[in-house]
Amino acid sequence: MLLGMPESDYPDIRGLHLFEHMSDEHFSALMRGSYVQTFPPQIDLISEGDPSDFLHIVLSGSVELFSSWNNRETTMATVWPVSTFILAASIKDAPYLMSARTREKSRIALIPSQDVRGVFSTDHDFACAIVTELAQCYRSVIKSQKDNKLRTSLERLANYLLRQQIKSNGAREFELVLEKRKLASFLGMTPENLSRAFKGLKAYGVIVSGTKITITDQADLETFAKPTPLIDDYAI
Amino acid sequence: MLLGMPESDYPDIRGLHLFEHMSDEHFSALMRGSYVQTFPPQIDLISEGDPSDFLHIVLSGSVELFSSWNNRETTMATVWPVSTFILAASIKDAPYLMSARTREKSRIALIPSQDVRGVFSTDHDFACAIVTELAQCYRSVIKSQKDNKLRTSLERLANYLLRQQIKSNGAREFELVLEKRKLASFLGMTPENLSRAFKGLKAYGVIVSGTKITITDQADLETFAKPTPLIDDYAI
DNA sequence: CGTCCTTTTGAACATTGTCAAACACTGTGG
DNA sequence: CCACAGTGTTTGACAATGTTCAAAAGGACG
Repeated sequence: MLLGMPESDYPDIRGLHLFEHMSDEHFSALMRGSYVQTFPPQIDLISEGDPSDFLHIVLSGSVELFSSWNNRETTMATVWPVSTFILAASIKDAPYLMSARTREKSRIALIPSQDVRGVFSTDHDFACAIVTELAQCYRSVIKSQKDNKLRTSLERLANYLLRQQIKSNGAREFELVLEKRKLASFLGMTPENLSRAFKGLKAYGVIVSGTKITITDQADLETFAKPTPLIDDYAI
Repeated sequence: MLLGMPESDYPDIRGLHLFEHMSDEHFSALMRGSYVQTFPPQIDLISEGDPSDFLHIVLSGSVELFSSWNNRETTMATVWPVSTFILAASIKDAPYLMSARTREKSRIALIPSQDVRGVFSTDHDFACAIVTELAQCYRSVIKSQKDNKLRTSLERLANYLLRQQIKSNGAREFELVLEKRKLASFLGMTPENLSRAFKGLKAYGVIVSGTKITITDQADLETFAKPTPLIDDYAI
């Protein structure tokens, strides 16, 4: 563990909306107390309930956010480069509500939460950026909540596939980025149920072969899935 | 509709964390463009998808936030005085993700979103307050998400009752504040299922009579419900 | 080619949702 | 004051959905 962020990582982090408009001085101050570490796959980075010592940034690899209760576990989200996670806990100086583990070998930047709060309280641009980021996060969870409460598992899967397809530039054929067992958990079902849901979507022109998805009848799937920007758009 | 907020409403609004620390000047500027209106019960205040013209504040009465998709509807939250709602949409200048209707006769303050964004971009204290508020909102939804994904409907109801009990000063006996059909929707089940869930909690010392709940065996219910601050605490 | 892990399949089971009807509560108007 | 309509809640029977458990099939990797 080397204190002080390597300058080579600055551009990636600086490019995030969160840090884009803050002064060089404040940015450097944040970076000074930070460090970067490479973790192997399946390493627990944080545990829910722990005090939020660091704001985390995924520089490479990917991270699973999950939660547990009463011996059950559920996947809440997956974080891809370059983005932060557990911003809300860092800001509020409150315990993490989710745990995080690496999905693969990953480079993670760690910025002391105290420094984040310090700069936040003096740098107006940074505060504004945090507002935008948090508002975005909030709206994402609300959409996810609507997805879960208003749709059946088959409908959730259908819409998930359509969203993934868009991320894959709308190609007829694309790869699942999540392990199926994790995807099941993310969508709020069991792996067995997911497997059957994939079968159920065959009727709407979805072909599954390993991690490869082919949508043979776009219109048919969309008619069934009924995607809406108010649940499925990442942008707004 | 009278433009300009009546001064008699200032203290209530000023007392919110959101507006507590901002300058008098900025607060007055916000209030100048705002107005207060009293609505009858069951009036739609906003519809999801609409542009977010106003930040809303419930001064009296109460408001239901709900969402719809494909002819289904679900209750997302209930807002009590004095609090704001749809802050994230106002800030991001993005469409509402939820609809809102009065549950009863309610006094609502409306602050033009544009003014909120204007003051937000110049008043650092206000920006900080918004960050705190949004972080709080975000964490609440995450908790709700965990509640939904990690617990069965019986467990959700049990924990909901324990939370309500705390809000009622921990009394053995307290009143439900929501109509049962809305409570069912909020907890992600049908009214019929809720009715049976109440019966199911009789085994853990819960007696239901109309809207009156009596918890006869606190320890037993808690052993079953297993509440945790990471899901059930409003504070953190 | 085995071994380990994930995924799939099948069957039994549990939970939840749907529909219809009965019941309870509230407020209205005779 | 009572009958009555209207709404919300409860109950019962049933259907649909989702879970569990066990076992087979498929893939990845040494």
